Amino acid sequence: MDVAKEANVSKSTVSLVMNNSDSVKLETRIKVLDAIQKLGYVPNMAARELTTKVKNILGLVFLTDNATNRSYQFDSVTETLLYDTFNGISSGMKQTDFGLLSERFSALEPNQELPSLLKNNRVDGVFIVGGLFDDAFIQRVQQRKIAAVLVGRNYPGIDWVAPDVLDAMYKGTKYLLETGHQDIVFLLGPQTSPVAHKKLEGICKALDEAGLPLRPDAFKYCDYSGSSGYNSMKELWTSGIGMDAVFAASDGIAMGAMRFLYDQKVRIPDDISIVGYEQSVITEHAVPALTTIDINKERMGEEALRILLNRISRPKAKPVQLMIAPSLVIRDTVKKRR
Amino acid sequence: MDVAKEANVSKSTVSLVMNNSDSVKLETRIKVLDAIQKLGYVPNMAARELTTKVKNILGLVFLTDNATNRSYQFDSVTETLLYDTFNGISSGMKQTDFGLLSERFSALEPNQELPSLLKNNRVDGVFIVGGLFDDAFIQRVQQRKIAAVLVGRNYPGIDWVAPDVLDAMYKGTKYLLETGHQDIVFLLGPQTSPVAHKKLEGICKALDEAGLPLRPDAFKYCDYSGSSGYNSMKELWTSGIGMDAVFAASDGIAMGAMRFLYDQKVRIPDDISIVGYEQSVITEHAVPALTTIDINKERMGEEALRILLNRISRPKAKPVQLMIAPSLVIRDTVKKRR
DNA sequence: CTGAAAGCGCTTACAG
DNA sequence: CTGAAAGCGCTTACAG
Repeated sequence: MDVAKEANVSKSTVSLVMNNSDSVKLETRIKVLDAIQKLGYVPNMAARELTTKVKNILGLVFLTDNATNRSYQFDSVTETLLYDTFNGISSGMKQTDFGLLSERFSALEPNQELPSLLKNNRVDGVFIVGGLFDDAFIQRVQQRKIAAVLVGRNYPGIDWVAPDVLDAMYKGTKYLLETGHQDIVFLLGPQTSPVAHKKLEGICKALDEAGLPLRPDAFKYCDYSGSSGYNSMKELWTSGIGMDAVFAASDGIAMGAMRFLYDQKVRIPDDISIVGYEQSVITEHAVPALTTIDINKERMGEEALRILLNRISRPKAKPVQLMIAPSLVIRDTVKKRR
Repeated sequence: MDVAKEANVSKSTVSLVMNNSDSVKLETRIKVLDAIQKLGYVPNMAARELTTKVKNILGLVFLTDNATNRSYQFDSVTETLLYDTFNGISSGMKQTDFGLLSERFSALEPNQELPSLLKNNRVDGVFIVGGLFDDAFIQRVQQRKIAAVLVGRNYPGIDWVAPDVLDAMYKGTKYLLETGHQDIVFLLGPQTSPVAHKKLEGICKALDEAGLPLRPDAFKYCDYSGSSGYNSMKELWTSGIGMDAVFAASDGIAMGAMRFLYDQKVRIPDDISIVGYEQSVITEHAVPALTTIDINKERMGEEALRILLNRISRPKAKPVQLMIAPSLVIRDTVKKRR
């Protein structure tokens, strides 16, 4: 270690200085710091890790159904959730000296695999982003005994941060009701979603409060893609059900619905209002700009970071489960009808 | 090392097996493999790195002008370039056993800093994504003597992969010309962009071939945000210049222009055609769907990976510089006028 | 307050 | 074909 020589001390002392030990005389400390500066010394992470066992790296696993998504396809699910969460986590990590190692992974194939950053033990803890996993996957993760936090979906017995889906659907429905809509139709996500019933609950709560029933033909399940939104809207439209507003379970679905209505020469919001869900990059750029429910993805990312860091320092603390309140973002696709 | 004990060999032999050395008897090899399997042995990366000096980690630096962008703001530049490139690189890396460490970084502040993944020597090589850097930054990177490839912008003396901007503008202009447009206006990016003149060149080339001049009032410089596109479109429109088509230098600008025209009750594409640039997630979801120039970001990512891996194995090879051909994606915002 | 020594878990010549 | 030994560059008790 050249620094030790330069400063005329032992490498133990240099190490002590690097780790901000207060058992080093100020004078010595300065001498060492100067030498470090002068030589541009950068400690070897691998050596440090080998002795301390801490890697100072966090992992981020993107759960997808396909390892190489092209997120701009109209018939694919937009992955803005992943991207924005990633941003929230990244920016929070600026304050720390952790690095972020990321990987896309499909957890639904029936293999016994783990994401390679877990398999190879490359990280101190991991964010698992997205809802596309099954019980077996979570069990495999937990067997690794590694600090992990789920982002975007809840699950018993493990740390997670997720949007309050019930409240989100409640707020959107309520807003449409308050702006004077009577005949709302709902384009929900997949029926198999673990939160499908939460969505319905939120909708019913708002409807109830307004003394309105949930019309049995007024909702459709579909996947989160634009084309799925388009087709579901078409079915609803052709069914002849009355409607003055559409509430979609994703911005992608909402855009699909908007396109169908545009094709039918229906004017938005004059003839029909639309509310989306997520607050993705699409909403601001849509014409007219899409009113949506913001599920606060950056915030989720930041909270997830905080939770994961806590978990790493106290592995045995009991699981933290955090529901993030959504908020309504009013743009141009809802018209006051009274 | 428990595996060594389990298999009744030395740890040297285990190491040899792990590294696929062919100087191990098949019988021994199998014995060791069994032990590894049985014990679920995972080699310690830090120890390996400490002796071999290879980290098996690549870095990805996102060059931004703000460390924590919220990419869905109408008045901020969309960062889909970064995201899609990231996807291209990630998916390519599935085939390798490299990990990907990423970081946002603003290289324009006049500090003498490097991204922390470089500063801390955490990676074997690095992708530098985006054009927001100056000479000083590149010099600092090169002083580190680390394998690096620029993605999205060219620069002398270093590996890069970037879109062929001239050809992109040429193709877009030519397409508008061929579909019978006479009075195209251009919403260019920032005038300070290193490729600003390339864009003009591409436009002029197409115009020339059609025997048309570039009208001096027919183009405007603006930044890549939606609101900037909106405002520039407004200025052009108010100037009273004749136009039957708009060619925008980003999808965000194009969406801004579309919104202005929508506000003016101008119909797209019936009254005015629009072509964007980038092929971002917005284009497919826009209503009507935006015709655009695809700069093949995933492809850029894949090529960048290939180039970086080569650079790592042969550090002294001469710089590789690769221009990616753009392609036209025809959707619904251009109308044939003859 | 500081130094010498051991040890983290690998790989790599080098013997045999 | 296989094993013993050295060494990678740190940190951490432990002496002094």
